Amino acid sequence: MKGIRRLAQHLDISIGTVSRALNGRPDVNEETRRRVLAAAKELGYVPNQSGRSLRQGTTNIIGFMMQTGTEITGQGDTFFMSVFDGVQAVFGRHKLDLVALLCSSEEDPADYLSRVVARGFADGVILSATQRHDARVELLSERNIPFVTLGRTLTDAGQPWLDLDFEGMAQASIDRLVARGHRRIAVTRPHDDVNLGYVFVERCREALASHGLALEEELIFRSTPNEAGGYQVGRELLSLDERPTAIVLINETIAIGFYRALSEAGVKPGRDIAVIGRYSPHAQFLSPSLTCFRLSLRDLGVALAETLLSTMPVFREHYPHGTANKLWPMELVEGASDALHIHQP
Amino acid sequence: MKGIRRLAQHLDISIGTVSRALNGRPDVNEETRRRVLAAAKELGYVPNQSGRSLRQGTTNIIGFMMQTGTEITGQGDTFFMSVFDGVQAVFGRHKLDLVALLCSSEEDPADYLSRVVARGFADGVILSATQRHDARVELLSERNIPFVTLGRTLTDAGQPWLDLDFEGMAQASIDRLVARGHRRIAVTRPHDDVNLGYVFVERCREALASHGLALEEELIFRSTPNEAGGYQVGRELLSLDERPTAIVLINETIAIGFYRALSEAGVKPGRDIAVIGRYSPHAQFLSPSLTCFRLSLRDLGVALAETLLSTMPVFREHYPHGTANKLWPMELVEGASDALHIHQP
DNA sequence: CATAGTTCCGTAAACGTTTACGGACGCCGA
DNA sequence: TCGGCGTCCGTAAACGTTTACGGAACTATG
Repeated sequence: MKGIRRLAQHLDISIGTVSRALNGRPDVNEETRRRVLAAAKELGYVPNQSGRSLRQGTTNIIGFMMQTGTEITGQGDTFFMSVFDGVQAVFGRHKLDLVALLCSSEEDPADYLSRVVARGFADGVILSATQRHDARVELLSERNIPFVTLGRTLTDAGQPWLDLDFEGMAQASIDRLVARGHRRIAVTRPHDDVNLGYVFVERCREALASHGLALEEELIFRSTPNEAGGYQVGRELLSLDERPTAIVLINETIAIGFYRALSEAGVKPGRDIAVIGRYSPHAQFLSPSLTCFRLSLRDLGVALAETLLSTMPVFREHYPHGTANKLWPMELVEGASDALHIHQP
Repeated sequence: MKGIRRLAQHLDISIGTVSRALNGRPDVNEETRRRVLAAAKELGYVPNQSGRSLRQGTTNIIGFMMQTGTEITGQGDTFFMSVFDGVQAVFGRHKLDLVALLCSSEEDPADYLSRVVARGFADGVILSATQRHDARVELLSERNIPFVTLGRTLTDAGQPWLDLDFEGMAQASIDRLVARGHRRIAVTRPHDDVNLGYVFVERCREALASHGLALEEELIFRSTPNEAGGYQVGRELLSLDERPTAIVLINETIAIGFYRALSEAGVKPGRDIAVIGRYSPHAQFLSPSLTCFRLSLRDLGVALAETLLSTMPVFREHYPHGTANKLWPMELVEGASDALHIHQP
């Protein structure tokens, strides 16, 4: 005899009463409830999740999907840990558990999702690293699984999303650099089809155009989102016949490798080239200090959670409006890396 | 009508046959199997995980437990991503899925485990960041849940473990530094009760003793496992009346902050002080290059997975011996940071 | 033709919960 | 005394699978 039956037998009451007692139902004598709880602790009883899920059709689990594998590895970093922190702060209030769904780089992300989540594994999903066209969005929306994306995508199923304000970053960076006299400005973008790359580059292009400048193709560097990618960008940049006088780095970690490549060539950020990047715990310790854009990842996590819950009937009352479809602003942290001013001839 | 019943109704066959067809049982006509699979795809049927788990008592999910929260955040890093990669390479062969169980720093880790895993959420667990005394080990062993730990612990339930060879690192580091004439050698250790701290410091002490040297208390620096911790260590070290001539850093990311603190004071690794650390994708880009210990995290992940599976009856035949209770060797990568030689007076 | 064996499929029980329903019992007011 | 009401509890169905069991149809063998 196992599970709730064992408990009921031990107490000589029915399993219905045991269940009600454990779940805090009102129609159970307080004395019996006390006995049940005591016995549960004594016998080390914990309700079986499968049985509960099967009956209730709910798992109390929210999945945060992320991809493993070496090339994306640099992105994992502390970024997600901080976001998780915020997400959990909200989930904790509703007995929801957050787990990270780790999709191997060898498997198709949509297949993975279909396999693990459409089976009723999670009550809701948070999607990150949205691609330009993202089959995962279609899948979840077809299956009516509540979800929210961190990052926009062209695949529109009416889902709520949050995203970093890459447009704002692009605009502010370009304006700032142009104001300092830069005319030849480089940008980086991710190596893959993650949507933010398109958004960022396009806005850079527009911002430059508004100043009467063009974004030259040879100044758009593709880079894996890790240190090695940044190093590669640095090498390529240095090998150009006509170097740019400034660059905007879209990923957090690439600044490290980029700095190194410059350093090896005796090129110093802030003196020989202006560099603007993204904040990360590492960037903080770069020298010369990196001018970068930062935001509160924890707050972003909170917003993600609230937005997701606002789409779920059970929780909607707590989060009537949510925070959906919002660009998350980034704040400029002034450093020394973009101190270089170009004097017009 | 939902689920497998709907499929059966649609095909006008019994649910038993549908189930057998989907699960690749031999006792089903190939033609019917074809029809079932086609219909499943057409209707978008995916088996419900709860129903399956309830019946089979198995979930096909392995949990990798990790803690979120800011102070440990630096440790997350790319370390785990690489380990996951190896774990998944093995799990992929057995239709097992890896998920990261994210325990909020606000919840007791053992409570968390009991809540999420004892409920039958996962078939097995990988525990990381084992504390000196770790209640999670007791819990899992009481509940007979297969698990393996990455890191040793004094809490012994006969569980299999793998660990990095911190003893080897300690010994080699000390030997190397002493051979270069260093007498006053500092070490770092984690701020919390994670077991590796004790192991590492003790072995350093022994190694020093074997050379007739003592490990002075003021030269043992506690540090959070992130950049900020490293910076703090650097500041403290610099403020000592009598500075050490060498230091061994136990965590991967602290070198970054440590370098920065030194740099601010005009102290250069390899010239003014010898530094030995751990490899990380960042460390690779430090200047002067960091002498550090590295290992294949992917291989470690593979071993973790194989060891876990070897303890699970269903998979035992594939992994008869496992790789349990092994210290994972680290290889020394020579850099410039420990080039300083002390000439004896 | 009888028998045995093989191939395939349907039936129904079981997994561990939750919960709608109804009943037993005691209490109160009419 | 009776009906009504409130409190508490037991019964049993339901959730969606898997699988042991048995049987029908067919084939092979003598």
